[in-house]
Amino acid sequence: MARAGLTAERLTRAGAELADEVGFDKVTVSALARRFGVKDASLYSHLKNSQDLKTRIALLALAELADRVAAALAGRAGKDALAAFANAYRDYAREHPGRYAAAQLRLDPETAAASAGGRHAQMTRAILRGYDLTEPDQTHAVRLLGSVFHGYVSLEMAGSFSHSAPDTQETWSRILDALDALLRNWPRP
Amino acid sequence: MARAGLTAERLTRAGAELADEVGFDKVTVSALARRFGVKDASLYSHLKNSQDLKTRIALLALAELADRVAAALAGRAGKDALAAFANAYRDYAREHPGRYAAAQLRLDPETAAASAGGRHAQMTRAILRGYDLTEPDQTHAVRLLGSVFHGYVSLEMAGSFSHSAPDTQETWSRILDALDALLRNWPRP
DNA sequence: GCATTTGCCTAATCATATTAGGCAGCTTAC
DNA sequence: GTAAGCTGCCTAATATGATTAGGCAAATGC
Repeated sequence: MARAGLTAERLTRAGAELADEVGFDKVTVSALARRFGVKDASLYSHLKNSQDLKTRIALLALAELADRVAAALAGRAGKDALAAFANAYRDYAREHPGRYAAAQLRLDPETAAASAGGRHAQMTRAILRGYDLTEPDQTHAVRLLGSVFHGYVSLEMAGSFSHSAPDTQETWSRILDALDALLRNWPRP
Repeated sequence: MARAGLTAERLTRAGAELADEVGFDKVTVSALARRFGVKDASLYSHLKNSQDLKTRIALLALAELADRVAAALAGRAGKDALAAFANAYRDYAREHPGRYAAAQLRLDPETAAASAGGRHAQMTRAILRGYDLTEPDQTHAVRLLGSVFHGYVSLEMAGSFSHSAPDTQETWSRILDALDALLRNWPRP
């Protein structure tokens, strides 16, 4: 029989595509094997198990997202950088809902440490360079930004905003305005 | 054989407890049947299927959470109300991680309409009565608050904040301060 | 060209989800 | 108080997915 040429890389990429098509929770070893025209058992030469597959997809998504954000951020500062970061984040989630869901997968500490998670934190901190914040306020602000972006995108994807006016694009712009104003005028205790 | 006295209600409650103990994603028809000492098939007299069970747990969680928030909000206004709402939300998630995860389940539109989701939106809006916001800014602010609370709680539960100082309680307080300041000074376009 | 490695297969086991049909226990009517 | 019937849980069966052990053929190294 001709070999299918499976590798962990190809399986991970195909898994990511599958996730975007049918949802991350429906990414299964069987479905992936089907997509490659091989038997389920064949994947176990390349993947430890189902969890391993999901973790790899999550790491792929985190890295892709970090790359996008880095590109969007290049050469920008202040509110420009804030908007670029936020839009890169939101656009990725809309274009790749399955990967975005994968990126939320809870990773064990060692895996998380080796992931692109740290880059995300660094880049968020970079945005704040355009504002006048020192520690520990900077960390509080990093966490706030992370919460808003993640929370907004999650809720928007879940349809929580879809059945009421005004439209979400308008809200998104106004939230960015509000965050910019808040960062320029961060309350001291 | 003695009957186990299954009902959809009891199964839902037990499913919610199971979710808090082992995680919402591990709530399974089999596990629930095991807990009641009955065969898997027996549950299908009370539940349509596995998805139905999950939906019922989600609706239970949404209703419980709305009740808690309503109780916390009673008699408060302004920043007091903001903090009460936020803390009720966060505390529920910490005490009932499985239920909180269930509450994020994507519901189909009819189910969502019949859920306590509307109460959550109403209560968020009620907080804003203590601030001077008119439409459409009020809606933008409702969405911002929802995003921050949901995003923060999700990230905190996922451990995203756990490996860095300062501690999350401090950040949480400062975020509430920041939101209060922002709502009192909401930027007009 | 042969030996070895390696990739995908067959076969088996186990867990979960789900449906169909059966029998016992509870309820109700007399 | 007992027969009729409904209901609730059971047995049995099927399907899908995860996973492991062991085999054969294809690519690779010499």
